[in-house]
Amino acid sequence: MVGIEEVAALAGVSTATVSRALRGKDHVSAKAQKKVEDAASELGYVASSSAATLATGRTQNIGVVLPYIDRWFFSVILEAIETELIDHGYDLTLYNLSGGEKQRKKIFDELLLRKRVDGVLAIAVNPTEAELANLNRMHKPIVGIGGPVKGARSITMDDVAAGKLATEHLLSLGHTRIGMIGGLPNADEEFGQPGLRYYGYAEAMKEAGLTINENWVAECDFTIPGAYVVAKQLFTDLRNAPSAVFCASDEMAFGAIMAAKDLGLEVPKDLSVVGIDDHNLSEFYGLSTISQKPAEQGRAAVKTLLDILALPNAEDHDNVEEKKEWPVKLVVRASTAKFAKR
Amino acid sequence: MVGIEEVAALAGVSTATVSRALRGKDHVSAKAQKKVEDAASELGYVASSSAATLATGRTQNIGVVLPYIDRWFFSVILEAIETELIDHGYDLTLYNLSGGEKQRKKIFDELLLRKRVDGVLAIAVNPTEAELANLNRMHKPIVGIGGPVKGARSITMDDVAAGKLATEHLLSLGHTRIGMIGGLPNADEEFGQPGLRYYGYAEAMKEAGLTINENWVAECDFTIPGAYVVAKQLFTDLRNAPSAVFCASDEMAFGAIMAAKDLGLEVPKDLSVVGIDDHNLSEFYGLSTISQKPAEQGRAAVKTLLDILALPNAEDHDNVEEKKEWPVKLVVRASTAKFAKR
DNA sequence: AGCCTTGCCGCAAACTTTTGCAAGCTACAC
DNA sequence: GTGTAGCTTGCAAAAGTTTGCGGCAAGGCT
Repeated sequence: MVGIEEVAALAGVSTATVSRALRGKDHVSAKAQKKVEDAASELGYVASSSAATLATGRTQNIGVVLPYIDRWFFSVILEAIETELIDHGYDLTLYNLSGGEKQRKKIFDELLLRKRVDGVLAIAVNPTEAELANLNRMHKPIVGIGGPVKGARSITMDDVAAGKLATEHLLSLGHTRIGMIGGLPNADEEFGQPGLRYYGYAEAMKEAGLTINENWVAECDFTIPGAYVVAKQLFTDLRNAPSAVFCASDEMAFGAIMAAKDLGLEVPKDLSVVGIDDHNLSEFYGLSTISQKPAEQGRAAVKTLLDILALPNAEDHDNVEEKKEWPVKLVVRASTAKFAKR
Repeated sequence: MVGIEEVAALAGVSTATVSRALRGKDHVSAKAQKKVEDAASELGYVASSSAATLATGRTQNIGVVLPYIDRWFFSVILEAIETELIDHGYDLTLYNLSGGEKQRKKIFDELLLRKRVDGVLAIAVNPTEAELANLNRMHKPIVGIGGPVKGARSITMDDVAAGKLATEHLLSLGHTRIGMIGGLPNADEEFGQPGLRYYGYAEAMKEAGLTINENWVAECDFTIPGAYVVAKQLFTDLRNAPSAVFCASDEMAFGAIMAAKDLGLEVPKDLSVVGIDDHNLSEFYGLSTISQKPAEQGRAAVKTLLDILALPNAEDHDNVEEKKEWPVKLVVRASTAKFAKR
């Protein structure tokens, strides 16, 4: 196995010069530079990252923690983060929390601390105080996305505002009989936060002077089939059905649209539907929605984390609470229309 | 930062004993074991994986290379692999090939070789001979999934057989006017292989003594919207439309079903649809399909790779071609029915 | 009692790179 | 010609763990 010494020998310089030349950090004469590069490529030399880590204390590697991979929001964000990190010369080590409490403990107490990562990106994961204290002790910064992280920096959209914006869109179209699917106060625990989108919905309704009909609010698991079932129930009794429905995610909105179709209802003539996400299929479904651009959120989070890591002294890496609100935007498509009496 | 020496000092033993005690590999007296464990937990000690790697030459880390994350097959397989690896004490470093040739070169020529991974899992990625030679030189085994890898071990379903099985299902129901969407010989280059599923379709048709109507075969990009557009065209002229269609992926089948519905066709009365994958929404859509269980494939690949790594001498890690065929199974649901004259 | 076996433990080398410090060299100015 | 500034380079220490080898103690056997 070829090491830095072989390269140095072949190039006729010291290992110190090889190290400097290959990383282009320090000044090396053009002649030495070339000799080293030639020798390295001739031998097919690649530096050992573990030795480099040992010497520098930096891994050039970021740990990403998330609860699911097989869901739109998560896979989109993960893909964006990966590309951004590679561009900046970092690797990405993946930690999936789907394995339950035991696995979570192992990840936070051992893996993330094993000096294998320089920092952590937490997607829709809320570390406990103890977990955060551990990270702080090791001066490992953490940045959250997809939900605020208590006691650390995070980039996340304002879920209440998003819910409110979606509902206000329906209100502005003249709807008053507005239902909601998903995101009840304790329905989206998966995000480690209460049903913030529901609060936005409730707030908008209240400000419009409307009361919420409990029968038009349905808990749901954020999946298409789940929403389909719930929606079908909601629309079966047509006279008592809402004229518009706000779904806490686009996938649930797809389910609702399919349910409506199967019941013979036309969207948006008979029913307006609005979601949250701007899923990549939303355009296809013609869904009006609140766009949250997870890929951009992911890239912004990477940038934030890398900026922290670029600070000279480790103490500055310590986690401080700082919440960056991600802007949300209403995207109007074909699934919402003015209220018309049936 | 607390290292192994501090632990040794507090426990009153040598660093060698600490190392042995904490990894439970060698025999350590019960008394020493306890002293070390107590000291370690009191100091909150976690070993530096880079130092361990340097000393042992093993990283306890696997590199996973894939072209997409945001697609059903890939995200499901990735999630399964991650969980399986963690269970076996391995970390997972992710390399996404979406960044083009330049990034691919960087990944194969540098990152995978930087002694940061013990082995590689390639999902629907076919390394070039040079890339493979590099890995061999470093004695890094690679196992492929989702498409055979030339010159290395791989676990993959037989795409030709799957296409044939799906088509034969339609034939057995009495259909003769059978179309196909997606997977033409050069359509799924993304998988680094020609349109094997098409060949299966063609083979089944030929064996049944039927000729393929070119107008009923449509290229498609494996997405729902793509298939929707293509399918709508296919079914518009009802008299000349096929009575059944084989889609090379379930997502395309979903698109085809939606298109049919929007044209007023009933599935399966007016049109039978069969896919490949057994996507997690297939049950919801009632889609008949060929099941390929990517999660299980992923776990099997991990097992294969770890078995190789467990071999004592590095030469045995070298890549040898060995293709394990993954069994496929027909799952009949509600989207296919006996042919009935319109 | 002496010897041998067995089990446990410590010493120190090894793994490979980075980097502070000091020395060497070149070129230029006086 | 000599001094100096400034760039380039090499030496050697340092990073933190694992592990082969040898030593040592305890206990069993003759």
